[in-house]
Amino acid sequence: MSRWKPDARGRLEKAALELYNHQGFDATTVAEIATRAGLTERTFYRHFTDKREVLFPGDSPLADTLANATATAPVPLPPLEVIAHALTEAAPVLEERADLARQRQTVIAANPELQERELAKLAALASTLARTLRERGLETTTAALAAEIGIATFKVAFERWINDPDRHTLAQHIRETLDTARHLTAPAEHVAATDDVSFTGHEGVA
Amino acid sequence: MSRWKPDARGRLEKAALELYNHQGFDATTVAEIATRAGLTERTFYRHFTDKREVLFPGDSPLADTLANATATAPVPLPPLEVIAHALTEAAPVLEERADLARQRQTVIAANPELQERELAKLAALASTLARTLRERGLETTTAALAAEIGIATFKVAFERWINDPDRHTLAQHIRETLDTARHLTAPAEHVAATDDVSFTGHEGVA
DNA sequence: TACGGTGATGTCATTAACTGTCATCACGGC
DNA sequence: GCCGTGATGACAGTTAATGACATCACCGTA
Repeated sequence: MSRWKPDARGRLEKAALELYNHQGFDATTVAEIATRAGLTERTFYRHFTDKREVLFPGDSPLADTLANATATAPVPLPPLEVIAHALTEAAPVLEERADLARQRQTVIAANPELQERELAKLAALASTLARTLRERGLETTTAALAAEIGIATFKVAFERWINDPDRHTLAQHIRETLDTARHLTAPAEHVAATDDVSFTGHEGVA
Repeated sequence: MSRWKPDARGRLEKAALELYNHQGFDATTVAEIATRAGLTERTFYRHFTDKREVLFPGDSPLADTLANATATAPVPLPPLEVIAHALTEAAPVLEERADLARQRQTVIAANPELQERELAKLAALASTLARTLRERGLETTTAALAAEIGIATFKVAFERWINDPDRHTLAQHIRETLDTARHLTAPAEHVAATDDVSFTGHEGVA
């Protein structure tokens, strides 16, 4: 038999998620996680730089899919539509692991430190997206802005999805949020006509 | 004479910024900061929850200005224009403290933990903005997205400003970045004509 | 078959970020 | 002149994070 039980990293991730869920992030100790995974605290730190990092898979299929879809979108497409394409392709990746996603999100929502880390991850994603857009020929500022708006759209859509009592698809929420984004950034001429009607945006899950 | 030297908090902020600048964030100890400010480590933690928080003033004139300007913008205005109005009003607040801002940004740029905290602060700002927009009558998703887009615009404009060798105004960069945002959805026609030319967005400091 | 290198893990020690608790003592009101 | 209050100091304790060294199954190779 082999010297060590396999998939130490996976065991640590599992143990951490469970403990964070049961006792909260603050109340659980790295040593605890390690012990539950049959390992040592020191070994935990060989797999994750952080007590937080254990919730954020280094191998992120979401990031890969997004980057790929962005790179391969048809070229003569306005930036926001490239983003739309990428987000739409990426949605199923999360749908597959819906309950894991919800569980993670519950833990994260309960702790500011974890929220910070999540924001950092999303920012890194935006950064990657921006680079890809530049490689597609977009000017720096345009690329950065489009990427940020893409991530913003994702954030909003994701949150709607997680809290949606009707359990609509993430893809569905992304479509709708993108639509809102399209109208927000649309040239102002459209609105000049509406004088007494305040702008209320676009509503509802179709 | 009074028992304690005045403005303990201010002294701590100053000492911290100096030390973070000279030796880096990681290499400076809270005890060091406190000593340089003529205080105790324990007292540092009575003024700031964190070693990082000392760089992020609780009393943020930027946040106040943004929220105010958002609340008081003329009502029949499309969301993005409300944001434009708010950002434009807020710009001078930072211009006044340009070198402090640059100094802070240098420190933050050198440390991931500080970048995380900054993202958290911006996210909080977005959250406030969104609430204000909702109070103006915007639907939840529209408000959230508009707020995120506003903050994204600010981030991009701010970064351009900090790194601008020509030292143009922050307000100027905000105007241009907003313009880029307005054109992100550029209808396909714009691009359809250009067949071999990739979409390059909008350029340059006018 | 023996042997040496490798990689994942364990053990131990250390630093410093944070927190709880109690003591101090000028200041201001009464 | 006494008393509560608030900002600070003193001290002890927890634990996150890191560096240094030891262990030892496994694997290729002579």
